[in-house]
Amino acid sequence: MLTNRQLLILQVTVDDFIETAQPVGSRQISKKEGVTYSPATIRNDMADLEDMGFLEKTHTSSGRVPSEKGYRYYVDNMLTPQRIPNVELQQIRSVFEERMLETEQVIRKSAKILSELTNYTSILLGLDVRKHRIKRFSIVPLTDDSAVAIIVTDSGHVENRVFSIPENFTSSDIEKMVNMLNDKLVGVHLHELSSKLELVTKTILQQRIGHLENLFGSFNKAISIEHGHEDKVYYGGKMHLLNQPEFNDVAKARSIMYWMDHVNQIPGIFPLDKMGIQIRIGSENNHLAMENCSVITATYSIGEEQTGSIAIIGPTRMDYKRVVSLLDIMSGDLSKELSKLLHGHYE
Amino acid sequence: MLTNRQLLILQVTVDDFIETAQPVGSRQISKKEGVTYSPATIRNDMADLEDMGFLEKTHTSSGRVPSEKGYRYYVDNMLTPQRIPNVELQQIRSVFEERMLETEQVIRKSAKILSELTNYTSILLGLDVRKHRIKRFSIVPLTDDSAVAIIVTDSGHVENRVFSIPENFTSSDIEKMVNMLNDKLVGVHLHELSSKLELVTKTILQQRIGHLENLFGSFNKAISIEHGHEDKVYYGGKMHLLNQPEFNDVAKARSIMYWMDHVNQIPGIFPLDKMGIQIRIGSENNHLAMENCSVITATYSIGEEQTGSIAIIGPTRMDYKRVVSLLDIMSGDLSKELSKLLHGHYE
DNA sequence: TATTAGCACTCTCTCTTAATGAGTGCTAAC
DNA sequence: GTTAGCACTCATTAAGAGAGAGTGCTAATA
Repeated sequence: MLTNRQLLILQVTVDDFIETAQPVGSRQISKKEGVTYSPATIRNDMADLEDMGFLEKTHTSSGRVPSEKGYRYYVDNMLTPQRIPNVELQQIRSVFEERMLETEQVIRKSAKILSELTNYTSILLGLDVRKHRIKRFSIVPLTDDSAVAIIVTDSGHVENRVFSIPENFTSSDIEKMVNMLNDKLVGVHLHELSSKLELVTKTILQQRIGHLENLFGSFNKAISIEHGHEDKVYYGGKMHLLNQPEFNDVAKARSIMYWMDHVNQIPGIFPLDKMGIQIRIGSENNHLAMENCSVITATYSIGEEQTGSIAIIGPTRMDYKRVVSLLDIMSGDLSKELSKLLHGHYE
Repeated sequence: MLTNRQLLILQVTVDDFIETAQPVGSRQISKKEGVTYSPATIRNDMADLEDMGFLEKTHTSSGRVPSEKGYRYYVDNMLTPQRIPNVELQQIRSVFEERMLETEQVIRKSAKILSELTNYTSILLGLDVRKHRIKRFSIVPLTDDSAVAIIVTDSGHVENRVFSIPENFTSSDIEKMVNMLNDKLVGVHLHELSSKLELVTKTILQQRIGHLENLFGSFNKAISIEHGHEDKVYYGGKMHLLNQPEFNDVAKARSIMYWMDHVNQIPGIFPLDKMGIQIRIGSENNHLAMENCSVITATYSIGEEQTGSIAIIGPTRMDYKRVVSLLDIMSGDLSKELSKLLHGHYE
């Protein structure tokens, strides 16, 4: 168990290191406001904190630096939410002020402002399109043997794919198909589309219109290709990370950039199932490149099904207080605004 | 005028520096295959080449490094096209082998393979959507006061925008509008859409259906927003540049990354008007961040109007021979493949 | 008993110095 | 015209010295 003084010293050490990026010495702490102990006393406590694994030394006679365990303790127990100045609240609200009509725009702009306010890198995961419901099908022929299929969802999102038309199909066949699609499949989730489509195809076989089978097959092939289906990822301030002193090494910078570019392919980065704010410190990210990084994620949601995710990536030495507060505000606002956008009212 | 020996020495110097990234000394050159002169002789010629501005020294007693003028001369006069090994040709061709139906896919994959083959960064500028012709309009209502407008072009590209529906318009009004749009505006170029639309709106006023004016206005506002209209840019191997020894400095790396992210907003980077291969060396790029970079661009085209652009960004010390050959092959193949895709046949 | 002052010790950082070696420029010989 | 020889320059590396920041331990103090 930590004494009060040890708690104070741990907190001051972490705060100071977050601010200066330099190892913190006992003398430096003793001069802080609110600290009344002499350097020697502080040294004793710091040695204890080191024994307990909360602090580390970079070398024998250096000041202390928080360990991962130290950050973890700090984050779990000492994170008093920070008041965000009005000017900045204003900035966030301004994202939603001008009336934008498309979710993509809103998300993109949110990513930008978040990275600007934090000076770290922001990653926003768009709403999972697969959970949107189909509103309308439409097919536009392009050449003799190809056409573009268009699927509009209830969120206003538009998916489109070119597919090839087998020989001997006329435009009236295609019209028939579109009608059937709109008849049978409006309202289903995008991710169910492929399986439901097969059901429909089976029904076709049982009816007179069995010759449409090929057409449906080609269509199904086109929409099953995953290429556009993966979740959309929006970045803000990718370069901000390079400003941090811990990434002055090009090799490190490169591996982090690489990690970021593939973040949506790594499972478990965005915990969409857990609501609220999650903090992952250093090695908790389970990736070598992220050793010196922390990731803070928050979720936003519309209704009960649709959830998206916001993340901020910074050095482990990042300003947790501030980032958590900002993410909290942002995710709330985003939920509200998108609900309004998609359902025409606040939920 | 340069003597033959000077030409030889310049060429060997540039080639060697491209390969090793180290200043080239006279002794090193004398040991090269095809060089029969002693280091002293070579030193004399190198001094002359330096006087003429083709070579530079990094310090008094260092070997020589090509100057921008040296690279320029090399590129203009000594660039014998390199034979690309069959294995690599095969790799390029493989992009087009599996039958892909969408231009975006083809371009994306081309960018990837190009960066892999060169180990530099590739940038592909997609076809200018604004030159595509409109094939079909369609409007899908979302909520009471919003709808998504969809425009399909002859290339299979789909543009979509959400727009708000003023009060008191019924779905039959919208149907009327769609019919009129399809009636009057199919076949026009996307970039003419806005101006032609105004003409149509004027005609409306002169007819009974004047009450549709507001609806057209709202629609026009939505499609005039430029946000999706800017040319699409596809990157390949963004991180490759960081592997080059000249960018070991994080500050340099950052400014180049920044430049790349904004490259489509800088006019004149992609000379779409000039066909063929263009090489811009160092300061010829007119940007401080690109001092140490060269950009090689090639154009590809479909028919006579539609042109896109391919670029490779590398250090000034890049392997010009190889890159030029690769770009030449790639741009040709891309033109062929996309023509087939969009017009159903080779041009 | 908890806190603090004092002091020796450790380790990094920076600056200096010296040695090494790659490469040049010049001059004289071939 | 070409080359060998040699003095000279400058980057790079290693080693050493001094300064400074910070620690750990012990003994004194409240």
